Amino acid sequence: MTFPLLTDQVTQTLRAQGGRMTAQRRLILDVLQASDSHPTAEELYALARQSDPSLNLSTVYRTLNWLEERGFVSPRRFDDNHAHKHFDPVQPDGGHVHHFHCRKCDRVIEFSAPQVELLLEQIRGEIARQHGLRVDDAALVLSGLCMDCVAKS
Amino acid sequence: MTFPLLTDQVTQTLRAQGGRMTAQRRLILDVLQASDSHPTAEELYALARQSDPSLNLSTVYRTLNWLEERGFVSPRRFDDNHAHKHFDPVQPDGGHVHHFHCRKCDRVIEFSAPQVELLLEQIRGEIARQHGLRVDDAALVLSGLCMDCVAKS
DNA sequence: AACGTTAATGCAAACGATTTGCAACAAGAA
DNA sequence: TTCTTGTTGCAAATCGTTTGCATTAACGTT
Repeated sequence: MTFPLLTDQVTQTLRAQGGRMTAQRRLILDVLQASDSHPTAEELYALARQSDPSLNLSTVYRTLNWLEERGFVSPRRFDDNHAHKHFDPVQPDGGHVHHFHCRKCDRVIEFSAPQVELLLEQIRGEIARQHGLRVDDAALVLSGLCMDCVAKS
Repeated sequence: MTFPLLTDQVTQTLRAQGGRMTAQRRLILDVLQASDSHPTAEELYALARQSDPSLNLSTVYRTLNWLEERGFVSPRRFDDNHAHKHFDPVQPDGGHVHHFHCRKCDRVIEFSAPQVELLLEQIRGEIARQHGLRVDDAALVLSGLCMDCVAKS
């Protein structure tokens, strides 16, 4: 399966900057869009390898970095074991997923909060004006004790 | 200089759990409280070493982990080079510092937003009720392009 | 104030995610 | 098809953080 939209956008940007669309990049983009929830580089690598076993992990990293620099994916750092970086293709509709991290057992729980979106709209403009910068993504990370660890304490 | 408040709280918790208050922990706590903005483990280590050159880096890590598990410090992950973990002593007044991360040059800009505090109050309760967990800290991370990178693009 | 238990430290080695140098390869313009 | 040069694969290097272990020292007990 191919996802023309993002791939086309990326190809366009690539061309505009003298870059090249390769089979590897196309594959990584496809896998990224097919996966439903913020995979890590290793996870993408494993998935992509099913289609192209010769793909190399460093290519995945390089591609993700390139995409991140251009705002095509947004990285999320959870504090799960060894703090891998997770990647989401950026949603055109601007929906965000937020997280709760248990400081005791490192469990990560996702949640969405419509109110957050509203607030982000407000803040985005204000911060942008104040510092003259451009905000295109936001992530809220809560931390504390998860239900199990609350029970144990 | 010594900061009795946090140190006393920690000592108390320590005792309650069969732990021991050591010179190293006292030193790390002091340095942590003296530093104004979310130092990394390495930074704390460098500062603390001025008072006790025999202090070991792994002791700093172990102490910070201990403090984090008990909610005495809150960690923040910026996406600066190699994603060090930064630590803040937890504010009793619950004030939070938030961050903007430039996806291009990795610069980190701090900001505070009173509206965020309000929102957090709302969300905290809701999330806590929904998932039966306890939220005691929150961090908002925005990302996009900083003023310089906006200018260059 | 000395004693004993065991938590905490220092040290060095291990870990694991991510990055990088470099030679071989291939995308796409000419 | 050729040529240029951006990209890949490979392997080694980085670097923040963790861990095993022998030694040290905190602090409740004697």
